[in-house]
Parts: sequence; C-alpha cells; structure tokens
Amino acid sequence: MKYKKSEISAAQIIAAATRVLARQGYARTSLMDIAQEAGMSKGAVHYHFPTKEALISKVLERACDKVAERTREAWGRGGSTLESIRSSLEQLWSVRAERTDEAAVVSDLIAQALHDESLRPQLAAYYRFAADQVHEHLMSHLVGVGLRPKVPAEILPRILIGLLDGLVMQEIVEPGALGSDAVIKSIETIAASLFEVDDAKAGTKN
Amino acid sequence: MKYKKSEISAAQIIAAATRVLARQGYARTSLMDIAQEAGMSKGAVHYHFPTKEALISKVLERACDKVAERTREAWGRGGSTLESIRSSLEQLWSVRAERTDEAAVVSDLIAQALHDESLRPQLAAYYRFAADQVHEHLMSHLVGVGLRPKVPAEILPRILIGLLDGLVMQEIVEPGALGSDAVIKSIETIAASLFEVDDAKAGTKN
Amino acid sequence: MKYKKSEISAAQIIAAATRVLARQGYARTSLMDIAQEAGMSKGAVHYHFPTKEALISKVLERACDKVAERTREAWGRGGSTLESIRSSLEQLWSVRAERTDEAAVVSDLIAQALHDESLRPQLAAYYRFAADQVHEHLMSHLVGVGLRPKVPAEILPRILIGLLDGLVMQEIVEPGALGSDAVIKSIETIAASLFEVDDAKAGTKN
Amino acid sequence: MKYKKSEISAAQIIAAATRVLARQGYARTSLMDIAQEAGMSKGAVHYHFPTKEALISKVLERACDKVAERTREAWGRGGSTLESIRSSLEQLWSVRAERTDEAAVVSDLIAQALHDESLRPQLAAYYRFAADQVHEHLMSHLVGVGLRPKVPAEILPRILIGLLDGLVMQEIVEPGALGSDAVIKSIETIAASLFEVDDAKAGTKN
DNA sequence: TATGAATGAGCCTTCATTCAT
DNA sequence: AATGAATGAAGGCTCATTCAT
Repeated sequence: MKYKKSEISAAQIIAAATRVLARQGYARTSLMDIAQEAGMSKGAVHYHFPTKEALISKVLERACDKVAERTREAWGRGGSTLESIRSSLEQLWSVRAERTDEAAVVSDLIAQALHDESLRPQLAAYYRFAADQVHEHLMSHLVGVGLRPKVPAEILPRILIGLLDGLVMQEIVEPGALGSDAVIKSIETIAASLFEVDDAKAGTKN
Repeated sequence: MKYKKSEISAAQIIAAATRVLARQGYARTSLMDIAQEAGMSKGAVHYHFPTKEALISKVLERACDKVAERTREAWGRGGSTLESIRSSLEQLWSVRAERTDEAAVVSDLIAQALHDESLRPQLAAYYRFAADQVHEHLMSHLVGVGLRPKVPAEILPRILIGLLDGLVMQEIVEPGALGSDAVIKSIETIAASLFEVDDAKAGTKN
Repeated sequence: MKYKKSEISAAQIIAAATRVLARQGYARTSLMDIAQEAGMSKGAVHYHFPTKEALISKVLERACDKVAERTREAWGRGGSTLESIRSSLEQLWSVRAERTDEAAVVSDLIAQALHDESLRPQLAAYYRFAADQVHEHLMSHLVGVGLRPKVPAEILPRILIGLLDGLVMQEIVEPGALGSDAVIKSIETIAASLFEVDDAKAGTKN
Repeated sequence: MKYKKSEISAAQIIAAATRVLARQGYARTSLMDIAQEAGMSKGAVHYHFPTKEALISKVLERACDKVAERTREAWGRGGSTLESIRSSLEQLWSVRAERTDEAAVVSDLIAQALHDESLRPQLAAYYRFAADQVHEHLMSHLVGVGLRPKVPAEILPRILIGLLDGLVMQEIVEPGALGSDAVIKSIETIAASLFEVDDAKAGTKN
C-alpha cells in the first residue's frame, strides 16, 4: 500500500480538525470535538499528535499550504496580459471571500498567533509565500511592460495581501457589506494605480 | 456623588479585562485572571456582569470606542492640506502599530467574532465609524479640491481601513517585517493614487 | 466562630485523604477518591489545595505530627524507672504495629519520598523528632543512673527507630509473623544491652 | 538453542523494568517507560506479561533473588571467626546502602505490598530467606562457640534484617544523616550484645 | 514473536457559574 | 456591593489493555 494506515488516520484527523476549527474557532474547539468529527476516540488523536498544540500547528501548516496552492493556481492560470492579471486578482479575492475551511482556519489562527508563538512560523511562511507570488507574477510582468511601482518593490506585495486579508475581516463581521464585484474592481484599480510608466525604460522602447 | 460605586467598579473591571485580554488573548483569559487584575473576587465580577460573554462584549465596546476616539483625533487634528492628511494617515497607522491594549483587544476579538455573533454588532459599528471618518475627512476634502475617487466612494474608506488592519496582522506575525516609515509612505501613495483629477469640476474651476 | 469554614473544610479533606491513603496507598489514590470520602466535589478539594502534591504534603505533615504526638505520650507517661522505660518502648511499638491510619500513611509515603523530593522535609523532621525523643528520655535517664551507651550517642536513637520501622515492614508483609510480645521483649533486651556500666561514674558512686 | 527467544525477551523486559522502577518508583512508572527502556513496543511487553501486575510481580521476584544472592555471598565468604562475621555484617549493610537497582526496587515495592497482596508472597519469601541466612551463619556459629542469644532464636534474625531495612529508609529520606562507618560498627555492637555466655555450655568447655 | 493502531477509563486541573452570608 | 466557598462540566493528557496483522 502506498500510504501507511497511520498516515491515513493522521490525515483524517487533520481534515476533521480543519472542519471543526473552521466551524467553531480555536477557543471553542476541544480535542473531543475533533475526535468525534474524525470518528475516532480521543486516545487515537493523542496517539497521532502528542499535544493539542502539535495538532493545531499541523492543521495550520496544512491550511496554509492549501490556501497557497489555490493562490498559485490563481496566478498560474493566465499569461501576463492585463486581462489575466485581472482574473488572477479576482481569484485571490475569491479564495478568501469564499471562506473555505482552510481560509477560515488561517484567519482564525492569525489572531491566536498573537499570543501563541508556536503558530507564527507557519503564518510567516504563508505571508512570505503569498508575497513572493505577487512579486513574481504581478510585479515582474508589469515591470516587463515598462511600468514602475510607486511604492518600494518589497512592500508592494505585502500591501496587496494585507488589503485582501483586512477586507476579509470586514466581510466576516458584516457579511455582504462589501459587494464582491465592487471589491474586485477596486483592487484592480489600486493594483493598477500603484504603477506608473517608467520613463527610463519607456524611453528605450520608443 | 456623581458616579455610583457600582459604576466605578464596573469600569475598573472593564479596564482590567482590557489589560488582561490584550496580554493573554481571549482563549487564554479566565474570569479569575480578570478578577485578580481588578483586585476583586470572582464573585464581584459576576455581580457586575452576569456572564463572561456580557463582560467581553462590554470590553469590546469600550475598546472600539477608545480606538475610534483616537481615530477621530487623528483626523481632527489638521486641516485639509495634503500635509495634514499625510499626518492623519500616519496617525491611523500608529494607532494600530503601537498596539495599545485597546487595539490589541479589537484585533483579538475580530477573530472571535467569526464564531461569536454577540461580538459582531460592536465591530460592525466600529468599522462603520472608521469608514465614516475617512469618508468625511479624506474624501470630502479631496473632492473639494477637484479630485475624484477612482473607486466607488462608499468602498474607498473600507479599503483604507482594511489595508491598515491587514498590515497589522502581518506585523503581528512577523514583527518588524514591514518598516514603519515605508508603510506610511506607501499608504500615502495609495491614498493619493486612488484619486484623479475630476475634469468636470476642474474645468469649472479653471 | 473560632474556626473559619474554610479551615474546617480543609481539615475534613486532610482527614479524608488520610483515611483513603491508609486504605489504598499513594499509587492507587485519586483526588476523586479523596473528594468522595470527604463528601465534597473534586472542585472543592482543588479550592482548598491547589495541587495533589500540596494536599499530600499537608497530609503527610499532619500524619507525622499525629505519630509524633503519640510518641511523646509514650515517653512522657512514666518516670525514669526501668519499668516505665519498658512501657514506653512497648508504646513505641504499639504506635506502629497498630497501624493507625497516620502510621500507615507515613510508612507508605516514606517509599514515595525516594522519588518525590517534596515529601522528604516532613519525613526528615519526623525522624529527627523521634530520635530526639529517644535521646531525651531513654539516653539521658540511663546515663543518669550510671550507664554508658556502647554505640555513638547520636546514632543510638536512629537505630532504635530504624529497628521499629524495619520490623513494621515485616509485619506488613507477613502479618503475625512476629509475635507482638516477643518483639517488645526483644526490643527491651536490645535497648538494655546497648548500655554498659560506666566505670568512671560508677566509681564515684561506689 | 538453550534459551528460547521468548525467554530472552522476557528477561530483557524484567531487566529494563528493574532499571526504570529503581529510577522512577512504582507510582511513576508506566508500561511505556518499561517498553522504551527495553527497546520494544508496548504490545511486546503485554505479549510476555499479561498484565502490569504480573510483570511487576516477576520483577520483584527477580530483585529479591538478586539481593538474596548477594546476601548469600556476604555470609558465604568467610568462616566463622569474629572477623569474618564482622565483614559479613558490613556486606549486608552495603547491599542495602549502595542502593543497587534491585535493592531500590525491593524497598519501593515493600510499601506497595501494603495495598497489593500479589506482591506479598515474594517479599515474605525474601524475609524468610534473609532470616534463615542469619540464623544459619550467625546464630549457629556463635552458639557453637558457647554463646547464647538473649532474645528468642527465631526472632533474632528478623530483628537484624529489620534494623538494616529501617536504617535504609532513614538514609533515603536524609541521605548522609548516618555515617556509614558508624552504622556498621553499631550493628556489630548490637549483634554482639545480643549474645551472652551460655553458662551451661561454657561450663562443659571449661 | 512482535508491532502499530486504537480504545476507553481515569487522572489532575481549570473554569464559569451559583449562592449563602 | 462584595466575598468565599463550592459545584460540576469540560479539558488536555496518560495509560493499561486489546487486537488485527
């Protein structure tokens, strides 16, 4: 067999924990809830993960991976035309606004990370990855066509990510307060307005 | 006397709870911690607030008020010159980045709000107030000088707030990853680039 | 009232713990057992004693005190005649052989002390007290009548105590293996044979 | 092969359990600890010993054997001269004071035996053996040279053993409280003073 | 013969809540 | 208005035991 039984069970537990965490949030989730959702005994959960902390940490890692994967897909889909960039941005927002279990878990645990250092490394990696993606796909392409960012290159991706995450919080608190279409359009506008024609390069092209 | 003893005690409890919550986060804060910080017995806390939920709710309300107040100060300080707007934006970021107890509590409870409906009204009000402030001070002034927002007027403030809140999250996870100066400058740039000259109005002025 | 309610409850818990510990031994005693025996909830036990360790420690302290008290009575009863010393030794053995709850707890926790340092101070004090009593009542009187110990004066009391405690262990393992009368007689004989006439003093008397 | 694999493994488990038990004590030792020390799985331990009780019982049996063996050696070494008896007594104390793993396990389980009947037979046999040894080597020889015990012959060995075991307890609780040399000397003195010249026999010899 | 997985009871502890005073 | 005592329901975790493989 390709996967050992242990790995399968561990994966099931992580999946169950993700669902429960998304539904109830960290503070209201107990190991019993997770065990129940996974259809196992509390003992089994502890057999695979020595402590609650270890389990949650793995859950977060997996959730970050999942979100990152969807982010990669979002960017990877199209080329570098403005059209494709637009659709990528749309995807980026969708990933968050859809509130998949994984996205919900990430949002929830970000706040936990304030007081639980053990969660920070995964989240830091997640932010770095997201920023790298923006850098690679958005920045490089736009720069390629003779545009220059108006803000420091290393900060621009963080701003975009921060914007998306911050808007999600508002969406959580007041669902529907932001029309999805309007948000996407606005993000595009912002993204666009963060660049200006690079005269140096533009000149050589002309 | 002007304030009843009861009101004074209740205020003390809220203040203590704010400190503890900022320090330990919702999930790790017990009523005992709060009672201890307030120098009272657990029973006393329950005398003033029937349930933990009720107390936390009041704490959030007060915290939102405090943050809102500082927001109002931030905007109210200057006139409508570019210079004053710039300093206002800086203030808005400072309120969050300094992580005052109140700001920390708000961040922390936003995530809780996902799974605890009783917290949402306060946060919704908070967002609405923040957005209104932006609308009133930033938008109206800029429009007054012949600029037009590139994004829907009702969404622009939300975007600004979202951006700030989202960046705070990154700051939490990776303290120092974003240089404070660079962030402020970038926010200014974004704010600026969200407006364009309104030809209609501009024409009349010229 | 003379005793606060809290003190009464705490005393009840200690008494209950002593009974349970004597009956079941440290390894098989849970806080639930103790709470049940005390007619209280588990929570109440924790209200009065923060941890199991703290409770057990207090129980041992109290048990040592009780045993020490009976030891004092044993010695205090009579004068310094050989007859009274004999009866004191008998008492000393009885305290142990009767297996009162307190004596049983002490025996049981001595073994625990090997691996639980927190128990040692109380036991050390207990041994020291017992040795002091022997020293004061047995030694000083015998020396007074012109006898001299054949073994170092500071070790003699420890030997007597050790002998008694060691014999108790055998009594536990094989109840009745040692006839009580024979043991007492033997102890007397040993006690007596540990002294010899002090010629120096004896000379002055003659 | 002479030993079946099963027997070898069982012996390894017993050896491992002895080490762990000596180190951590009964109350703090789990089957997992033992399995780990033995380099096997928990399942394997249960394969060889149906219950924890059965294993511990076997461990105690083996430990008693080991201590008894050293006791035999202690006595067997020399002849019946006073010198050799002295050295034997010294050995007897050393076995206990050195706190070999086996001796530690025996001390630890004696207390357990109070509440666990299944351990008593082994300990009873241990005490009987030790007493027999004393009887055989000490008593018979001394009687042979015309000395008569002052205490009943069947109790004297138990007294000696009890004395040694009791002193060990004090050594555990307050390590170093008893000087090793002084203890040995005192034991000798006691041993010696428990005998007196047997006039009947002595008369025939003279 | 041995392992890895799983169970379920039980353990110590925490905590929101209640209530007599 | 406030306290101290007590409760009982979880909570995370340990552990002896079982069992399919």
